[in-house]
Amino acid sequence: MNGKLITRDTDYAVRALVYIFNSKERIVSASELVDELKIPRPFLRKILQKLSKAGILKAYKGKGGGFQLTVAAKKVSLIGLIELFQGPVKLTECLFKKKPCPNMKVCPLRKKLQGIEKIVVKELESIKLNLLFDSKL
Amino acid sequence: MNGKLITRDTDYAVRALVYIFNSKERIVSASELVDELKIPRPFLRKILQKLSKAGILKAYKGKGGGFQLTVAAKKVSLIGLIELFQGPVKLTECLFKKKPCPNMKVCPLRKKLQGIEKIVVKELESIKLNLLFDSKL
DNA sequence: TATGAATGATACCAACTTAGTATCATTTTG
DNA sequence: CAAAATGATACTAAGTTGGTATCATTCATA
Ligand code: FES
Ligand code: FES
Repeated sequence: MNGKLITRDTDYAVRALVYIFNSKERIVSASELVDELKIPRPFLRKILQKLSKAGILKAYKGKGGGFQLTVAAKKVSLIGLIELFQGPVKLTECLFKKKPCPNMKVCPLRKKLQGIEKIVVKELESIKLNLLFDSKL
Repeated sequence: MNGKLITRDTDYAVRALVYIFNSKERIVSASELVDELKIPRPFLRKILQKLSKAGILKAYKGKGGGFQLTVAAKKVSLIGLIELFQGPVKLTECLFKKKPCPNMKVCPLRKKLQGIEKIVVKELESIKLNLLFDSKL
């Protein structure tokens, strides 16, 4: 199977955030993150931009610029990042892709799987970033 | 997100098994299944072959041939099918793909996600096929 | 025993997603 | 103005999924 819960984007994002957190109030540049975390530069930059657009990082342009955590960052849970990079969590999707499925309501398989999905979402919600900040990656 | 728990293979397989179950002791041919379930023929055949190799269906070759459920079939759980078609369930995979990750043991993110994985697996194990056989798809 | 209806085995192909690149514009410090 | 940083965006490569195509084998039955 391969129904990964988190993709590379999200994983890199977590690492970057943890690193930035550990740098306290310092402004951390993409270059520094590339060096430290060995993440391919252009890919990381894309990720940082997304985090900054989402209000999780504050970006400073120009020489000496970089990123800092916003206050919001500490409240973000893993599911927030997942949704940001991978879209809304849906582990289960009806077979009949386009047309609305007639069995949607009663389909027992779907019902079961949706139950599982709910559990997963709740768990992901409970993983706040500051849980991860403590122990380093 | 798109970390689907079950792919098309598996879903089709469930449908086919339910249909065959409802046909009681009759031998059901691939053609009949194609007509009834509107699944693309060659794809369905591949799926049926897999089910038969796995001992979930018994195949009868030649004119008048087709498939029947084996006794084993009723004991199969959803996770059995998932593993058959999609391989072992692993919702979480370490970032450092190839090389064994040094943080494997302590990485808090991984630990959390593996916890979720365990829950999911347990749930999938609990979905036995005969649960689905009752209400039709 | 020949025929046709069925499955077995396998190799191939197309669309989609994920991971990653490449380029150029804009802002800021010195 | 020059250098160092981010912003925006378009492109490419590799892998996975969903699906085809072909040919071989088996079996019932006329
Ligand atoms: S088949 Fe559409 S919901 Fe079950
Ligand atoms: S990074 Fe390898 S397990 Fe967390």
